Amino acid sequence: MALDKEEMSEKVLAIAEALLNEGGAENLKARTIAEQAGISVGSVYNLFADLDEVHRAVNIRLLDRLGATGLAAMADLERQGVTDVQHRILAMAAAYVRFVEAHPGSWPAVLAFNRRRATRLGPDAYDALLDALFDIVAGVLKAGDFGLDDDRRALAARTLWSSVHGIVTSGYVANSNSRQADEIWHQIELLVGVFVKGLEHGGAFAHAETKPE
Amino acid sequence: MALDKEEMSEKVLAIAEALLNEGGAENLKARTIAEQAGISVGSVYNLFADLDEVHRAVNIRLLDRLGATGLAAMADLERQGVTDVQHRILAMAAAYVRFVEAHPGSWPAVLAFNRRRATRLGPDAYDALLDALFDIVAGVLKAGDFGLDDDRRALAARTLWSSVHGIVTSGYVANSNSRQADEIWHQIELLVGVFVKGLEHGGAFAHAETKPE
DNA sequence: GGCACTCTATGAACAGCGTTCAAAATTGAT
DNA sequence: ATCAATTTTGAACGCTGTTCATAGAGTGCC
Repeated sequence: MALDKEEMSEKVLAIAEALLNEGGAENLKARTIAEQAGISVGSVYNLFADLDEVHRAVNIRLLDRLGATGLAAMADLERQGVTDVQHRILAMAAAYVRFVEAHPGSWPAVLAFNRRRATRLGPDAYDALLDALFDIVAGVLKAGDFGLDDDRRALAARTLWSSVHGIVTSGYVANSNSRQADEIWHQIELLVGVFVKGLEHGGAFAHAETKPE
Repeated sequence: MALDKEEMSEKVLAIAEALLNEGGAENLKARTIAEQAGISVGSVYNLFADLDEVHRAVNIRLLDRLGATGLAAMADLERQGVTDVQHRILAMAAAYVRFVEAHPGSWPAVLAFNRRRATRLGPDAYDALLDALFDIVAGVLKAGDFGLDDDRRALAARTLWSSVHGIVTSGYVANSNSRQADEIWHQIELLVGVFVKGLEHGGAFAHAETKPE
């Protein structure tokens, strides 16, 4: 009876996600998980090698869900017959913002963990999920007629997505809480606006001769 | 004799910065600091309330230096008579990239710490330093003739800087180490290119009717 | 049932962490 | 030299992640 090994792992991950969301990475404690799951500390280590693996598993679930909501948002627009690139990119960004807002504690934890991870290990499942996000954006850019080859369009997609990401994460560090959401959205509107306008006018090919050192 | 209270604080901060740079936030340990500074654990807590305050002080020093190097880079271009906006923004971004590369361990720590901090406290010295960085960018944008009012120009500066920041931090999470630097710089060139082109063509005022729910 | 064997669950124990604070050492004034 | 004030000290506390000998639960076989 009781729970399967897989089921218990799911339960642990659900608890872990809740803990992360409430208090960030420093709130993810082996003893708390064990207590809430009704098992012993040792059993947690039977299911996962260490807490990092738990954290990692939670993050992958989050990234997976983010990708799914992004795809769903794009599918919605498709169904409505919306083809305008700017409109679709803004919708994509909105999905991202909503997702981050819905995970106030665990999203920062994803980023911090991701940074630690990347400096130690090579590419893995993480990067695959991030690439999936890039691909969605690249797909949207393909619809716009910017005269970009595949490489350049992929670069533009990564650039755009990284920029949105930067705005969102920087925004959550900014001053007041009430004005945060507005500020973030204004920045995103501005970014997407100039980005699309810039691409339309060939800004993607305008090189300066400046190089980093 | 020996060291002044202030001098010892400086020494502790120098040690702390080195520790952070070597192993990130998790490498900042009271006992290690004490040992390397030739004092006892308790004395560290005599100089600083806790390790968070040490970390915070290190971060403020870093942000301060970053602002200084940014200003220096701008002054250099001024002396050379360079007024081209795109050129100057790229130089600013290059200064940022170099700075991050020079602080591989402590810069991520700045970001993670900053995020934790913002969710707990209100604005403080941190934000003042970040605003100083925004102001530099805003100053550069003022030189370009984009027909922006002060508010809109400030928004554009924050947007641009957050975007660069996002590219840099996302870039350091990406795949291979050798291609990282190139990828980051390509993204920055693309971003700045379309940004300037977009501003020139009034992209900053192009609104879509999409709003985040 | 009885037995042997495998696998899982357990939680006390260990090493390390940030932090505290009574006691010792140092300093400074008289 | 004496005493008060200040600073330094490091053992001790409570917490952490993690381990591993031990106890227990399941399974197949006779």
